[in-house]
Amino acid sequence: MSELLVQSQTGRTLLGMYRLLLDHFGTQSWWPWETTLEIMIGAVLTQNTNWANVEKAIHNLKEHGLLSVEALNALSPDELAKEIRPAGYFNVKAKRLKNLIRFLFERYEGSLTELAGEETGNLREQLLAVNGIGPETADSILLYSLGRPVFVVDAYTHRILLRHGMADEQVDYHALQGMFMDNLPEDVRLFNEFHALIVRTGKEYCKKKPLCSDCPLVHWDQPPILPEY
DNA sequence: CACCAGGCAAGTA
DNA sequence: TACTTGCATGGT
Repeated sequence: MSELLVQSQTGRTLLGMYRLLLDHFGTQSWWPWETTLEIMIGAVLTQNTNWANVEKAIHNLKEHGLLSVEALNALSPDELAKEIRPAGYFNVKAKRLKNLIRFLFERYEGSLTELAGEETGNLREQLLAVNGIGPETADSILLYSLGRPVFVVDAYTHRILLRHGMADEQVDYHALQGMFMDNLPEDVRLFNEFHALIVRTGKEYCKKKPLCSDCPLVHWDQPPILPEY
């Protein structure tokens, strides 16, 4: 792979960042779910929520045999809310999941195979039109559930680039996503692993209050740029 | 006890 | 358009 520059002035590259993270943490292999549907559900449940809580909610659905589009379609929002309680925001998320399932039936006859036949750009727009599915959830579904080469941006992505002076406070989702997608090879496995590594370092090092210490990215900047370092 | 977690939409001015 | 607020459980 060639060295792809993001900011030629400093020589920092996103692949350089990826290598530092990979060397530090090793591969994350972030496909913890078994089915396409499970990943889609997980993408909604994990909105602003710790993953451990999402696993409990998914476990409940599995235990009660509700992890199918037919079962979820038949379930009332209140019944669904009881199942996903541990994931937090359960009333809102129950509605959002029902919206997603309804979309699946209205547009694709409830078939994930039919859904998977749709072109990525069209699919992204359709997902975004579902109430409760924003850019990150849509992209998580596209990348992790449907294996499309779409880079997922999250709060950590923004925070890390902010700390390194590579983005400002106001930059929007699309612009951040473009930084990665315009400067990296279009590779599902890379996008998957890179995003997972960003979340990992965000959790362990790039927190809100305590400033990063011994962050794997300390040497990413040629000279450290911000006073935080 | 306080703070946070792999957001999003609706409400307000 | 640009902020602010509600949503809620469970771990540290």
